Amino acid sequence: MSATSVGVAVDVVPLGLRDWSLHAALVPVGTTSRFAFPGGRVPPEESLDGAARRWLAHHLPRKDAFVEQLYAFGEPGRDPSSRVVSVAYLALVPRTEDAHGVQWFPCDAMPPLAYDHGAVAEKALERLRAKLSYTNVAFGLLEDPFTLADLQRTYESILGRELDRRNFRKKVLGLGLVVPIGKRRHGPHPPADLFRFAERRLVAMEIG
Amino acid sequence: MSATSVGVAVDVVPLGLRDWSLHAALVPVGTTSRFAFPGGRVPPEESLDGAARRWLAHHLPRKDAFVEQLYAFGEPGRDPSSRVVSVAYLALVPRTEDAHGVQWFPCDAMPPLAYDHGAVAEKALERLRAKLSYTNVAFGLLEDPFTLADLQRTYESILGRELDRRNFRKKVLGLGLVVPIGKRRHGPHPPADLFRFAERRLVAMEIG
DNA sequence: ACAAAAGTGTTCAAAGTACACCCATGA
DNA sequence: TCATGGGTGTACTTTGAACACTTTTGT
Repeated sequence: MSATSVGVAVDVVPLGLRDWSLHAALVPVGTTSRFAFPGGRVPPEESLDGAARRWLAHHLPRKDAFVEQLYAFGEPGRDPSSRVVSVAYLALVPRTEDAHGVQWFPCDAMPPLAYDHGAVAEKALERLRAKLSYTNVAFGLLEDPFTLADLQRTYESILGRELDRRNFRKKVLGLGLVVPIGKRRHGPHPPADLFRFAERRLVAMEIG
Repeated sequence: MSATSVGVAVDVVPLGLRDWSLHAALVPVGTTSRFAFPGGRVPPEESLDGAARRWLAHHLPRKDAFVEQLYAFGEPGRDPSSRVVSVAYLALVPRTEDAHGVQWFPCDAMPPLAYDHGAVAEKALERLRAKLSYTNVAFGLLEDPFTLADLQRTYESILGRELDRRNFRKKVLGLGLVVPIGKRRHGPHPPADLFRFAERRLVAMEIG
């Protein structure tokens, strides 16, 4: 990149649940002990969304991830020859599975991050928390089928507060966020009704 | 720009009220009869926000505009040598005043737009409508002091529906969105209390 | 039998919505 | 005096929040 131009990159923040705690996928940066989100330059023939999906797929080969643009970052650095604007993306992956050297870290205990990826992570969490409250975006974190307790734990974990079980059930059923599949899960004690999301596309709905 | 790189630009969508109807500022594009939002390349030494404010100030020299990043646009064009990613910004200007060749058009009757500025305009309106409902962002559209009728007309115009005068008053006073300045405006008939915004920085608050 | 989790309704408080009258002013 | 628009309060409805017991199952 010459000193008179600005490059474009994408960075993807892959988030997922592990043991009902939100984790982020990171890759080690060079020889340092720092980590960064997957991403890289956008070639001229590729769309931003395409580049984000490509980088996500490279590290976490899932076809069904929810991907959404977050924000364009990139203050001018000290060295003008390396000026890059990075378009950050949020990606939700239903199960936290590894591939190609990514490591999952709890979002409340992330390792030192390279570049401005601290701010990127902030933005991603903020966006996820907000969307959880007024959309059905939780479908990106949970595979069908699931119990209402699973869904509630998902919400509680990300919102950081406990929810009333009965009010939660009334809310998500009343809104039509989830629908019963007519089966039950048998586990350690009493069987629980199984559900799936009514829609697996982003839909706005006022949830608590 | 060479065929192997992607350039970065900003585009600013300046919105303001004229006769209680939302208008957008546009500049003519070259020799065509199309219009575009103000904007241009981002030099390596300038931040995105800085470039957005610079372009805004160039056309509409206000110091107090509300400016916020919207979205990064830029599908690969037909010609790879001209690939540019444009970071769009929303700008709110309290009074729709002209400068340097911009023209104001009603948002519901815009002229043909160049590039992907139709999508950019969509995004800006969507964002403004959303923020109007859960922040005090209206301060960007209205100068102090104003009457509650002024504020209500602002909301009604942008949300596209009528609001009840008494409920509106209860809401905005109860939330502390505005505070009375203790003066009244004398006009065609009975005098109206004047108000100012309690805060002129973005604050979240659940408004209807 | 007991521990652990799932299912289920009601009550109360708060917020939102609908609605009508009087008054001050300028013409 | 009249037309216009601004100011004010109440009743009703809807929504949200709090809360306890019974049932099922595996150990």
